Amino acid sequence: MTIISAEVPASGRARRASGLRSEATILQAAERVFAERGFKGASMSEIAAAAHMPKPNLHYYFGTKEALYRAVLTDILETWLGEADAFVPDGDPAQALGSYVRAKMRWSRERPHASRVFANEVLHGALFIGPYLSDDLRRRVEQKGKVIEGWIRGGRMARVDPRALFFMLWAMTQTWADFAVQVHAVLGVADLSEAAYDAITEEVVAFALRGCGLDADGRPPAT
Amino acid sequence: MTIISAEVPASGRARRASGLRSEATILQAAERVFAERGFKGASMSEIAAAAHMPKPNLHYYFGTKEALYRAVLTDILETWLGEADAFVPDGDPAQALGSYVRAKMRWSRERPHASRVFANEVLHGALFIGPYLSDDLRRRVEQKGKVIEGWIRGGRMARVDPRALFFMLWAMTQTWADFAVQVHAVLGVADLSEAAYDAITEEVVAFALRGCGLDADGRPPAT
DNA sequence: GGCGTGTTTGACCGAACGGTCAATATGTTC
DNA sequence: GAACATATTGACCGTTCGGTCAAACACGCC
Repeated sequence: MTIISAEVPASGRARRASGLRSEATILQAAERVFAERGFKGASMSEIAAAAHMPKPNLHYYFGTKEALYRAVLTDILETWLGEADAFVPDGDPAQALGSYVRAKMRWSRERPHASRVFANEVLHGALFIGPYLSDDLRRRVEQKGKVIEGWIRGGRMARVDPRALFFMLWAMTQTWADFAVQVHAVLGVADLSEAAYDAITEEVVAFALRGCGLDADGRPPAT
Repeated sequence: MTIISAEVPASGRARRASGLRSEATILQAAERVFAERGFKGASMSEIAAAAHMPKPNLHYYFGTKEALYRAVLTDILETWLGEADAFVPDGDPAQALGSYVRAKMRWSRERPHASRVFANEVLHGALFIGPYLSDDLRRRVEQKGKVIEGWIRGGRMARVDPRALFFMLWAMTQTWADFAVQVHAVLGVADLSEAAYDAITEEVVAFALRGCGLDADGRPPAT
């Protein structure tokens, strides 16, 4: 994650416990507000209010609004990659793809704000994380894509373009966080219970596995 | 679409040709700028510049920024619904789902700005189109969902929750417009050629059909 | 060719926002 | 407990932005 430069203030400073706590509080509040309003739509005052502290504190810890936004993005990308590594090449395809999809679904459930900030950033041109996308993420996709191509050559799953597959999996899993409002509106509910979300997760897993030409039990395709 | 109230100026006015032209130009420019910057991020000055006219013109035709935004959304929703009706219940499931997915993919290709404005709106809480989502869209999904349930009961496709299916199909098709920057970055290209996009379209169609337990030729599932 | 309505334009206003500063409070270290 | 660095705060500043206004322009009809 070295691509995203911006970091917390001077690293060599003797931080105090309250300072670290304040910083974490600000980051959390900022993630929520950026998710709800977008970068431009979010105001430093609103973030400050959400963090229960006066505005200059934010500038004290992060300097500028842009730096704060970068810090939020860095934080998000780190966990995003963590989940991304749920994709383990050993075992059969159904196993690997299934747990990958489940990990992504869990991430959408547990960090919906993070997902929305990320979506908003990409939607508006990825001005800040562009380099990361075309370097780090690209390498990872290429790498995992090779594994999938191996499975396809071995007749262990249907012929699917690996890159296209990843885009579809990301879309199918992140939509539950990013477009939650639409989901709730169409389903006519105010929120999704844990049980309902788990059921949806299994729907997505089953759909994705079938899409790859695999049953839930991981039987290879007829083709 | 009566839910979205805002409309062009006084209806009873004797419009002139140049006026209608200006209005259309503004709408088009606004769609692009709103897509790139979001609602808050877009400034009336930038839209005016994009439309090659001074700022007061926008207020003359649409009153406020919010009204202009509503007009853009209304325009988008109309075409979105048009494509949505590509889902025809006659014929076999593979035929219906296939052309639905193709229509959605075509929409993402031809009106990427519209897709992004829509995505941004939902992402940030659907403050303007919320009522539309829970009324009009909800009814449509329920309706088409019944058709799908019929197919499932008839053993003509795999058991998939119809609502979940629609969310996944929307996600899988709109991601190519909304996250185009990510797609380009990961693929390492500046743009997708028509041919490349057509190939992706077929990947998505095949994946979706298999996900529903259908081959490309529409053979019903073994289950 | 003049008159009225639709249209275009530059100059201007108040509010909101990002950011700064100087002053104060709080810990930590010796 | 004195001295110093960290942390917190209220008041303030310049800029940007949405919106307005009054004046000018252009088209169509008699």
